[in-house]
Amino acid sequence: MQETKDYQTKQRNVIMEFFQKNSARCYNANELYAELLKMGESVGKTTVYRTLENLTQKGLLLTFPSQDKNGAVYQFKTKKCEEQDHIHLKCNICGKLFHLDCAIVEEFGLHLFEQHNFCIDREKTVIYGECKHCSDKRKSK
Amino acid sequence: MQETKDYQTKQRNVIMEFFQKNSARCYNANELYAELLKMGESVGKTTVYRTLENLTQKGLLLTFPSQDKNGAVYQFKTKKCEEQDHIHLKCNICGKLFHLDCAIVEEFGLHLFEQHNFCIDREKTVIYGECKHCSDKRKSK
DNA sequence: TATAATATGAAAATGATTTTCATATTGTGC
DNA sequence: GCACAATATGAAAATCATTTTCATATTATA
Repeated sequence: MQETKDYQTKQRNVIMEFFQKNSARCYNANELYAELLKMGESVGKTTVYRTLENLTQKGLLLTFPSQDKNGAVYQFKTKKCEEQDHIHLKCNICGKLFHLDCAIVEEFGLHLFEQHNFCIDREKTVIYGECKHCSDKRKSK
Repeated sequence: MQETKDYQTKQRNVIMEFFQKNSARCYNANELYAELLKMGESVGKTTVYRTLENLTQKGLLLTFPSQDKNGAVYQFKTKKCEEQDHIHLKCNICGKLFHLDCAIVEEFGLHLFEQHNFCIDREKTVIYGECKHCSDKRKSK
């Protein structure tokens, strides 16, 4: 899958560092492009797209296919993501990504497999909903 | 949300019937357009998009945001979907949609809410993975 | 049957993403 | 350091799903 070798370039480093420093939320290609401009780190838009793809291939970023008109969003993949039994929760409102790192994930997966013959893909699956913060905010209005 | 009233038109009926007859899998706008052409039922592409949106709004179709380059896919929403406690499983390989209609869904949702303060959105959430049929096929190769 | 509301569809516009291609940068061997 | 082969960059053009525009057609209702 990774046929050719990678060169270390300024642009890739800049983008990688950006995601490491801003690992709390996800960005789409345009947002990233704008943030880099703001930082004075001009990276061509084409390169932004290519780097996003490249870092995802390497397993350094998570890619979430577009849920709206604004295109796919990308987020830094923390060490935690390497662990076996967790799944991602994503808040519809604030867009934040949470890790459900709990025995229930294993149980749920096992149940799906044993009782329903379905083998869950934890990488691709995202559970959408509303996080506590956003639901509190909504209720207090 | 539904401000204006709907007119009954040939195009809408044709599309609705198509989905009812082909409720086993999902179609994107282009596939649907092509199928309609094949059936001799010419419907403009703009109308295809508008109808897809319209039927989704009415709760007659499920819309799955694009996971690849081929655009969003749509599928007939069966009566089953009206029930409270089920969630959708989608096979990465064959694209088929399954209903997980089992007490575990309720348990899982409750656990998420009580233990992790997260309120799951069952409409939007899709669990991706591999169905039995496809995994058997893969193994027998 | 008139007419007001809504729907249709061809063509143009939009906007995210990809491709092209000429140029620049990087890693490697000397 | 130097040359050169591999790879990366970026501006502009191309793609492609989706939306908008707008003139025309259809539908519901009175």
